Amino acid sequence: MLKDKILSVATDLFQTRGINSTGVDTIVAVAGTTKMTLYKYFNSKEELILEVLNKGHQDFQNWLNDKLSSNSKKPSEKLQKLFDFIEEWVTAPDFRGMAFIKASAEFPNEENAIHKLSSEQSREFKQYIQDLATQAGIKDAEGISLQLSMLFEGAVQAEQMKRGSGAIKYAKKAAKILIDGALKQ
Amino acid sequence: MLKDKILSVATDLFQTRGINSTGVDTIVAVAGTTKMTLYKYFNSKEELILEVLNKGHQDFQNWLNDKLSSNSKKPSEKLQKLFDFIEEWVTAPDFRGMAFIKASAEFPNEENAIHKLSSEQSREFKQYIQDLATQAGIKDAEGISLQLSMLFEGAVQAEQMKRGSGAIKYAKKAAKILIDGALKQ
DNA sequence: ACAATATTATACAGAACTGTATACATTATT
DNA sequence: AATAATGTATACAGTTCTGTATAATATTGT
Repeated sequence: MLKDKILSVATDLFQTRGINSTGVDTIVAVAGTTKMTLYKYFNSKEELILEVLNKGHQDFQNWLNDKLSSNSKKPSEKLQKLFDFIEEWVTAPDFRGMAFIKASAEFPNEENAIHKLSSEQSREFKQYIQDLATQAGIKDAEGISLQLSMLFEGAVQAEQMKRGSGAIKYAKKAAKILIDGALKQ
Repeated sequence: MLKDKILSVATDLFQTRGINSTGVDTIVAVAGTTKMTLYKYFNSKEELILEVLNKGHQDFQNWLNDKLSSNSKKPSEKLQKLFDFIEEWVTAPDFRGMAFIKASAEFPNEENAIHKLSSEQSREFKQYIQDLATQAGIKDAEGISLQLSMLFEGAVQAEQMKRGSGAIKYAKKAAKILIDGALKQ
């Protein structure tokens, strides 16, 4: 089934060259197929972009969730270890950035379907952290989740701008300070 | 002189529609001029993009610097008030995002001239914070500057994704906690 | 073996994009 | 008034882009 191949090639090309700068001709050439096949699985380039975003988000959420639940039991521990795994993810050699962050920049109009999905994924990630914080007994769970997701998106942004910036190490320290403070209140 | 008009129109269109999605035909139409004039002042679209980025960065740095130096004298005070002014800037009705953040997403290749400039501007902003931190007597000035710039870029990202998210209020609180901690060490 | 499904090959329509050529008009300066 | 600088109007070359039409070929399940 070439659909998966197309999805993974598009994911890679969008990240390394940008979405608008990547034509469907390039995608099918790299995937070793033709446009006819691509348009059999996806009605339009926009639909392909949306599926790429959806798959990327699911993969990331699943990966993170597995990591957290297999390494910690207590919710407060999960929260503490969150940025350890984010560091692992960001510093992996095949890290190419966070899809929804780049997509929202390329499609800044809030009415655009791609922007809407990006925004929704960002919200879902924040909600995931907020649930962890709530389970950990933090009063202002929304506050800490906003802070941690800003720190996360800032760290990803830093890494996208300059690979190996080392910023993530300090994001981890900041997260620890903020979480410790929130737990004490 | 239409050069300034073209620059300001391009700045606005790049932010609201994206850089790659904005053609030079649209720019000159909105600016009320013709392509001949645009290409008299800029040798290529890329050169126009680079000038838009440079002007945007200068304007922001000047604005912030004026705000800080006219409202505080002590370096530690400047650092404390940094996010107050960032909040003012981000919540202004005509805020359209941070140019270099979006540009680096649209041009992800680290060899690309636009990406390089974006990366350089991000570095300069971090350095600006680092100088404030050094003057305030903070030992790990680089650490706190990295943390604050990640927080800044994350907050801008949040506001770009969803206007009026309110995230910046919590970024401010986080900044205060991190700065207070760094000053005590 | 047969039928349904998946894939290829190729050509092309129609639009949008960057950049240029050419000729003319307006404005400012000396 | 003469000269230079600035801007307009329009057409177009050349490329790239999305999406489709058409016809042939593999692959798979029953």
